[in-house]
Amino acid sequence: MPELPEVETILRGISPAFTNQKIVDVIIRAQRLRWPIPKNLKQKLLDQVVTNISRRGRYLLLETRAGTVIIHLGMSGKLQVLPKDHLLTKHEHLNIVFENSRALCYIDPRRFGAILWTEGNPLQYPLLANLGLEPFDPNFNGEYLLTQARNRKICIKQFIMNNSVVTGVGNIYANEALFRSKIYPFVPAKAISKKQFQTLAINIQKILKQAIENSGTTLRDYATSEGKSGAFQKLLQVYGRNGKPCQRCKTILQQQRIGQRSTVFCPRCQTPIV
DNA sequence: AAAAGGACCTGGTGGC
DNA sequence: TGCCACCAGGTCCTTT
Repeated sequence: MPELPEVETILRGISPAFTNQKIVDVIIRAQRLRWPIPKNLKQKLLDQVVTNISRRGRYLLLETRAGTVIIHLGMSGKLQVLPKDHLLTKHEHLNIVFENSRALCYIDPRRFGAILWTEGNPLQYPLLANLGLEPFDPNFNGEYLLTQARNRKICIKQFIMNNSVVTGVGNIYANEALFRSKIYPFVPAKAISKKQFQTLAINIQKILKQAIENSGTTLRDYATSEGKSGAFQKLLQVYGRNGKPCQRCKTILQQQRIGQRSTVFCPRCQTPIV
């Protein structure tokens, strides 16, 4: 479900609703997620004030004086801001209820997401410690990608989807960024030129920025914290457009699988010749 | 160290 | 209508 723009949109929705608010209840509905929700989460969070909410890669971090709640939305996870007495929806696994009578509600049908707790530096938590650069980090550029790609024979699409290289680029935006950069998705990362990497880095930033401005891409599950759809699906140029004409050259777009993920590209614009 | 593939889940869709 | 195969915004873990 959520790539960086979707998580960022959710962050911008929940941050004003809950920052500096005190937690008055925590309801765990005994669902196993990717890992179990810590049983003592309520005990840890009760009466704590959320001092800051931030994002690292696709993880959201709710900080308190006692520790930090780490949230990942997996493929189908949603976070909604709802009145504390809202009607319970299916697959609602966790509610964090605040003094302002609103609740942060975690809903996740597939349960690939995670709710974790750490009392140390969350950025050093094992799942976060090895993340690569944020795409909007000033050091994220063509040169960085070129260095990272040295001797890597993995194809370029999987390379930019690797969170230890750059965080937050998932299947949709990888497809889109490669199309806009005119790069054939199957090229080995080490075969990409410096100039191509510079173009790619810029396009990754552009597309993520544009997607954030449009509140993300809604295909199925994804909704903002207010329950609204994103709008970026209207601006997708290749993802979900297999068999349709390329918007640049009218050639029919093709779909193949790379690492079990659908990959759509224009066989004419995205030439295999490097 | 890097790459490939399976595993974790539910729900929607399209074919027969 | 029912059953089945396959697909979906992710990523960890095991094996090669």
